[in-house]
Amino acid sequence: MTARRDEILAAAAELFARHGFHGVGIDDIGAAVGISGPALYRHFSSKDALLGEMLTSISKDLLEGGSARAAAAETPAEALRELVAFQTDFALTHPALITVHERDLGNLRDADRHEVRTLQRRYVEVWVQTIQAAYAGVSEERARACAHAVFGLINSTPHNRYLDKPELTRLLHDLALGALDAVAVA
Amino acid sequence: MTARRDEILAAAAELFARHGFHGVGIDDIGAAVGISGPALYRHFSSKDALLGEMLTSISKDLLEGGSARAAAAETPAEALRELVAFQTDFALTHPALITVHERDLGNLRDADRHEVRTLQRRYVEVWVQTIQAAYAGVSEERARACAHAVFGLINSTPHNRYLDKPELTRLLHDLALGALDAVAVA
DNA sequence: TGCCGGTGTTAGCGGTCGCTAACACGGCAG
DNA sequence: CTGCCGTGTTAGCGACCGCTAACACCGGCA
Repeated sequence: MTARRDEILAAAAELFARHGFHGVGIDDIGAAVGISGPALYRHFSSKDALLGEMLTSISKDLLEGGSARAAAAETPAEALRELVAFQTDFALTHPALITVHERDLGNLRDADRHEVRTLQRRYVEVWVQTIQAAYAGVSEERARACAHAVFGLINSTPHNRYLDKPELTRLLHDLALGALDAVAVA
Repeated sequence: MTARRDEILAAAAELFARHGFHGVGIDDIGAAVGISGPALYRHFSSKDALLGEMLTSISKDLLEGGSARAAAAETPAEALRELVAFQTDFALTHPALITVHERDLGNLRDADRHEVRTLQRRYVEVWVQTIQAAYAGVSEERARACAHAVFGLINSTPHNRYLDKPELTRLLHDLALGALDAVAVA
């Protein structure tokens, strides 16, 4: 049953986001889905493998979704708006995954970390190329730094619970595009 | 000797930033400063106390520094630029502390966490009031959301190692102020 | 000189953690 | 009906971790 796996992954993401990978025990994860401790090993080969699957799957989703949205746009400016909208929507929909994604990357096994890093790099590359296409004359390094800064801005969502979802979506959208516009001018 | 304490705090910050609080052992921290394991207890009463001191001290530094810089400015717009510059400089100077600050807050003892949260709230309040003074008509909730988003933008520094320090400082400055300007217009 | 406080060492305790072993039980196929 | 596979249980092992105990060394001071 794949539903159980997904349920476990979701529960584990919440716990990892709150206490960190090493701060959560096998028994905690089991209890969160109503089973107890070692039953998890019927679905995942190890705790490390669970984290690995969580992070590779979210990295794939980001890369695929971002690539698709950017490719479907008709102008570079529109592509950039689409990327911002996509990242914002993703961060608002999966705040726990976003948190774990940037926090516990260092706790992955070497093979998993390498794969996640590669996927991340490719996702950033989509942003870099879109930024350079939208704003002529921006160096690759600058575009990359801008991309990381905008990720930070949008991924602040988990700490941002003062506005409701549509308002926050709109606000992050405006902030992100405003930041990028300001740099293009300079 | 207080120099040893500071040395330990700095080494522990680097380790916590890389592996998370629970991913670092007492022996690891000791080894990083050339002593071994339990000698730490000559300087700190517990591992929890070490983290507590680390996070309360950084929270105090942020609050005091930010308040001073904002108060010394002559106009709200200048105060906001000062806050952005201060946060940028802090994040670039102490990337490990920034990382631990937002990642391991949940691993503090209740009393420490309460104190850190209070200091953080007051620091955010400085930003909120400055934003509202600089841009008339922005609601408190919106200003707070903007502040958190700008923190995320600036604190992306640890993932941002493609530009040298002065360039990155300038870039983050422009991005942050551009983001805020865009929201004021809307 | 002799003591003493500050700082370091190693040995080891109690608890926790990831994981395995051994077993139980229900649903479905032959 | 029987046997098996998927999924759950509890008991417990071995390793690790935070921390304490007991002891050692050194520098300054009566």
